Amino acid sequence: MPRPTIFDVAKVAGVSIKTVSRVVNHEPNVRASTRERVENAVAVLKYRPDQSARNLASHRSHLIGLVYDDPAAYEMPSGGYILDLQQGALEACKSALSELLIHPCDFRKKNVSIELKSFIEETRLAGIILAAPLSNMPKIVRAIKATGTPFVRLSPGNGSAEQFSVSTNDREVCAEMTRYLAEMGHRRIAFIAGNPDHKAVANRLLGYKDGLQDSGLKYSEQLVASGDNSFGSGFSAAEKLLAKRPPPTAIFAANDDMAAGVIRAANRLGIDVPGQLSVAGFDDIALARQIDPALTTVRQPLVEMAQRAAQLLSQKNGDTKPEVIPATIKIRESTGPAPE
Amino acid sequence: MPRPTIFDVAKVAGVSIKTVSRVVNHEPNVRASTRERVENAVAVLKYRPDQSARNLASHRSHLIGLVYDDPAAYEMPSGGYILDLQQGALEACKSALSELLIHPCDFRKKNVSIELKSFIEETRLAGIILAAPLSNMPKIVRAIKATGTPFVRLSPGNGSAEQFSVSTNDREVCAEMTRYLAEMGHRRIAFIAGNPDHKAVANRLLGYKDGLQDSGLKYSEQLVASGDNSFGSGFSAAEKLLAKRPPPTAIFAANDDMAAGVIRAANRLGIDVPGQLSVAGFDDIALARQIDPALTTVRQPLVEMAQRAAQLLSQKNGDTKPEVIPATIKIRESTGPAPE
DNA sequence: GTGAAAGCGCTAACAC
DNA sequence: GTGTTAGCGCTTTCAC
Repeated sequence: MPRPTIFDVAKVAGVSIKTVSRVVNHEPNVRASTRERVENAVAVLKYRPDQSARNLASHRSHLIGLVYDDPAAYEMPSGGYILDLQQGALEACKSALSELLIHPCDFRKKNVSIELKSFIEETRLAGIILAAPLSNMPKIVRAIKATGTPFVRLSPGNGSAEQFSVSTNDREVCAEMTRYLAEMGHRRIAFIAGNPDHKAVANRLLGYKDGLQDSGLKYSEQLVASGDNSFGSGFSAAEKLLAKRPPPTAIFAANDDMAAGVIRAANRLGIDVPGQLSVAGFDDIALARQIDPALTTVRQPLVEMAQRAAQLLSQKNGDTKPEVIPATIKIRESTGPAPE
Repeated sequence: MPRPTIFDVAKVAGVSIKTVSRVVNHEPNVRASTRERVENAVAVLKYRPDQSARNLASHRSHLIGLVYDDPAAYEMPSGGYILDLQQGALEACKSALSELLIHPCDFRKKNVSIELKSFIEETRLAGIILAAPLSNMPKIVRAIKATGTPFVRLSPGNGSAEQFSVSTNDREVCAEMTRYLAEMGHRRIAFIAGNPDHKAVANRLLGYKDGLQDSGLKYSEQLVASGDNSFGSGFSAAEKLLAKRPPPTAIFAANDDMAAGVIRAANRLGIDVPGQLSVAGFDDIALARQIDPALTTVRQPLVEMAQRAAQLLSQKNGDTKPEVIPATIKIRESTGPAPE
């Protein structure tokens, strides 16, 4: 037997299909008793509206798109980040009875904007969650805006009131981590900056500088190296930093992958962590607890951020005030008092 | 201006909408010159068929569902596995002009089957890629089969000719790794078995036994511990194994997460890897190269497997012979000659 | 509050 | 090879 349609429900409930439609879509102007009759019929027939028909008639789908920088474009992608985003988005989608379409895309390609536009239009996406660093790229944001599809930017670097955004307090929490390191007696605290395309990550460098200042420490370019968020780049940056004389006694990396690279480099050089060198990261991905010593890091609330983003998408009211979900510091084994 | 429809293209090309439909869907029976005219019109108008209309008329979507065990149900999920699956599936989807819907689900929940069924029917999935261990669970497989939607099982443990499946040679490659360890002089080679719900992972234990036999080594239950595929379980299993007298000189874990746990445990006990203990894993996720020492492991071709699965879905002919994509051994730093 | 009718933009079945 | 016609199962518009 084929799946029941709205006509079957209407017949069983003794109403018109329009009334069924109203009930199913939670529209007003239906008498309570009528609503109940329809709901009964729906339950009896196990009716579930056909999404395709719905989409076609209403010119929109119940599909949410999660658009992010393609990890396959990198050598050793740290999956945790994306998995957390997916988890958060999925949780919110479940409540909203919508489904999640994932769409990694490589912003280095020339025709990303066109490709993105046709993806959005063909699938008639109901909304888009745009992850960093794509969320801070004007070209990408413009392309999405042009489609007229509602979207939320994740960690856009600088929140604008023009559209929805959800971020964490990158700068403030990095200042806090830096102060923590300073309080442990460290005076030569180095920083490994991340991917320059990624504005929110750039804010972490600013936070490091703030923390230095708060602690009465002088900022020195000598103590800042740059990476691209990858494990390998963290390793190389650490090698450079640790070759300085005197070397830093603490290294704060702008993400966990790079921090893991630092720990690897220290191991290679026979430098004890945290005895001779403290290492801190950012993100709190699974890796942070799987390396040895376990990483002191900033727990970024990615799941909550993505979940909130998906919720904003279904909100009809247009209060686009940027939202911030604070990160917290997780002290583990890779940091300790500065050596004598 | 609204998006062009099939009628607009037909008008510009001077043909009927049916012909446009034929060209767009790569159907036969269109004269080359006609096809070209239509293709031109499509290009000029930037026409892209509306998926919802297509889905409604054809009773199927161009959506592929990737269904896998929900990592959020675990403490420290190793994301790499799922990300690789997604990458492979996405690559194949791109060529097939379809989109990927991700659907993690927790098989421990009572109503998974019902939930899965309505997901499939509501979205009118064109096909499903079912990852392990869900792919070896009769309840789940039955529920999907009941919907009549084409599906491919990934690593079902034992391929059946009844439906498509793509696997790797878990057993054979594990025998190979075991022989490699034996060739390095190891005589007490321990094994950490994985999640018992996961049949393909169980095959790895069989391979270990094969390898032992091939090398003239006796199998002993004393040298087998069991874990649940997680880092923590690998750590505990290693503690138990290393407390034996005499302890094993090599530990082969059924996946990388557990192998990472072994390395952590060895570090804690002051046991040098690979000097005193060789450690091998399975999967070759990013973590394998980020821990110290870098892990000798089996590279499972997850991307290729998922890609192939997605391809099989669009194949109309019904040759459901189980396919196997072989895994390979990656020697890194965590294994070496047995100590004297 | 409720219903009738007219599409949404395609594909399917069959005619030519 | 190509076109005609009739839906697919809903939402929308507007009448009552």
